[in-house]
Amino acid sequence: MIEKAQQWFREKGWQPFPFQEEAWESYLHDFHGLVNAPTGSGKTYSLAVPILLEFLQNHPAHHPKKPGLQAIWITPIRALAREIQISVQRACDAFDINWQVAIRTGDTSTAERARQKRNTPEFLITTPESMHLLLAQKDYENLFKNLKAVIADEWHELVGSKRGVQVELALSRFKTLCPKLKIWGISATIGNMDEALNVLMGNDYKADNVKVIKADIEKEIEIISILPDTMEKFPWGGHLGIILLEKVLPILYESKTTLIFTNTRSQAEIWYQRILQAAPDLAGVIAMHHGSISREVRDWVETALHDERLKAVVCTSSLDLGVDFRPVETIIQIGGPKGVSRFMQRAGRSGHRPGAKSKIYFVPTQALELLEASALRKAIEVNELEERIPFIRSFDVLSQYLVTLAVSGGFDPKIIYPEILSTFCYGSMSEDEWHWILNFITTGGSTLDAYDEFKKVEVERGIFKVTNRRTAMRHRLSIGTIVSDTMIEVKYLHGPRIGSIEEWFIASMNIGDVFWFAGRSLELVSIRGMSALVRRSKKKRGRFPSWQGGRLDLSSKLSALLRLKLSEVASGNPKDPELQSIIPLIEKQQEVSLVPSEEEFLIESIHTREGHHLFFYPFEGRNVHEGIAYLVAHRLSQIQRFSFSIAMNDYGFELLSDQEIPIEEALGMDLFATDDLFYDIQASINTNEMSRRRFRDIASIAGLVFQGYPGKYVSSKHLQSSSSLFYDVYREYEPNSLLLKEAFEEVMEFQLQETRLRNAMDRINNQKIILKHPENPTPFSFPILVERIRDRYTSEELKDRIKRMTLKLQKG
DNA sequence: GACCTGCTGCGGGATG
Repeated sequence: MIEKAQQWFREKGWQPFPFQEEAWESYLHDFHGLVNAPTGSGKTYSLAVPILLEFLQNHPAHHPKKPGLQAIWITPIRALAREIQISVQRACDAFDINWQVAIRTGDTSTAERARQKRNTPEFLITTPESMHLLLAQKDYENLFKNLKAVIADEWHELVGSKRGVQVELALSRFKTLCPKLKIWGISATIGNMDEALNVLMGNDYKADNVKVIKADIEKEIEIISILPDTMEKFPWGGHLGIILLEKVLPILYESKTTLIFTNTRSQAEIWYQRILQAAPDLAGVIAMHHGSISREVRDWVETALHDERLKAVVCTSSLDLGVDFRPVETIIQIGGPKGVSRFMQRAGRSGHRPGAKSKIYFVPTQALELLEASALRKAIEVNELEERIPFIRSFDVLSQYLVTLAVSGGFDPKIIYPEILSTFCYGSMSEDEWHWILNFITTGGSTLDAYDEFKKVEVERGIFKVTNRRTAMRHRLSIGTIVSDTMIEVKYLHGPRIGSIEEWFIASMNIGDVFWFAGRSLELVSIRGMSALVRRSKKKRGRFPSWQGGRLDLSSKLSALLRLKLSEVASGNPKDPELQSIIPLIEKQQEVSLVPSEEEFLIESIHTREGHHLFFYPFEGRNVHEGIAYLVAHRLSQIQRFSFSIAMNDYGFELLSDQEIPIEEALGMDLFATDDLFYDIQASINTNEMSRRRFRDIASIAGLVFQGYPGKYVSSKHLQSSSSLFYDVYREYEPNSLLLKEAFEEVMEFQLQETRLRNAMDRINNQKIILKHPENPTPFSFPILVERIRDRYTSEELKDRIKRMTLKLQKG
């Protein structure tokens, strides 16, 4: 059988990689598993081919006319489906198998859906969401009963998200429906490969029945940092990096095509604009691509890139994955990518062929980012990649899934319960919790049982099902785990959509105002419902929109290496060019304060017009810093009542108060102790507010809050207030609600990262704490000083504060 | 003296 595949490869002038052959063998010998291969290595064939071979093996003489759905290929991104379809179709033709290879995603037409229903495809490429929609169809058991294989492509992308949980749940169902099912994943390298396998297989797999197949395709990555000529003019703070524009332009000219990655959408807008200003001759051959630019415009950019019509594209993570861009020659990363995997993924977009070298230019936006460059170099050298932490006990996804099954015609809890327990996500679920969920979907739970709206599922002779058609339709509409903010669509007055910007940004503008978006100068003409109508403007000055997206957190792998690199510079003669260039800055820091060695922890106390500042430098990423900052503020306020304003970046944090802070005294009392850590976190950090924010998504996923019909306007304020209302109601009447607990656990695990926070505190405890009193802001403290996002912590009674403020006023 | 901020991904279907 395998000879057949080998022969096909030979005919095409290809050589099968060893990992492909290993995957074919393993698959045909009834293994499940994970193929660890980089994109562009022909990974699709590693699993599509054995699926076809097995079919041939079982039907050697003649192919049955309608074998039914044989294989599902899950992709996290719709745009990848087409490419996969082409590859699989090609393999089908080669083996003379007359299969229908179909795509079923959100943008599959109604006609095509109907066609697939009449005439079941044998091979289906779909997304986790669309797969669940299939599970919501009547008689879905029939559709899946002949299923032989499920492939979870780009599994590393899904494993750390609730979309991964959706895959786990669907697989648990398939395992019962089709006992001979084979489950395979395809994944890029991540730090917790074994766990990723575990999540995919579920708790009931047999270890001698699974395989991890590694493609031994070494990817060589060359990192070239763009260094400022002199450190003197290079900013200590900031994030834009425009100062190095002059050095970026020649790279664009020299290379046939370049992708310029930025960390935020507004940064992409600004860079695009500035490049055009500096090099007007690039007009027409440079484009922009980010998540808020309309699909149509992005499609155009992708095609143009593919056809080599563009010289450069300024983009965000929106081009991390996606269609193969073979022609891309050069990659530029502006600003610290904050994670090793992300950086490698981006670097890998160039030299996108097996064996080809990837080349990436790193453009620092502020001095300390040069450390990050050197840390990245090291990380790649020793192959230190981040882990993707799988979600566990996501009861919102579970309740959505159960309603999905109830919509399809009903489920029997006796059958479904053990299936759920077999998943990695819900392995630890207790029977009580299971009953809570069942109760939640049938009555709305003890809190909401007065409202019919939440009695979604009815029980008829032990079968849980949805009979109300409206409920069923609303549910189908809200399947999925991605919750987004309300966006206002930007549209030409008489023309196409350009993209979307956030409600609050539009609200801050007046009719006639000009803003830059998608690389164009636009004038706001009117606002109608969910659309902002615009026309092109000749004005060169305008605001740049910003979006309040997620923040990239400095990964723990990278932060550890960052600390290492810092001590390397501190200790004398570093090798890396980045570290050498940063020496003047480090010397300055040493001169006015201190560069801590690995055994030391630096605290700077500075007095300015603004007040009394304390700066701490754990180098642990901003989220962990936020946690430590509140803890420290809380512990300081045990000595005396305080109000602090808190700021942080990825390297350190600041406590600012208008009172003198008795830091020496505080250091004597174990400021960084980890005993009672959990208790202190509760006491100091407003985990309640954080949970409330998390709960918004959870309420949506669990179906408490309806996001609205497509195209119909539901303001984000409305969404927020209704989820907030639920949050309060639960807190008051049902504090043991699993959804509430879930919100809290997500805060601890993903935001404050309790373990990482604890480790950081332990580390600091073992270091020698050195307190310095510099006259002025130092190279380390300056960037934090200018951070604009500040939080407040106060332990003062309001009346004390007012008293002190009035005293001050009187004095002044 | 230094400061323009925060990623990505998905998404009815039965009946006229």
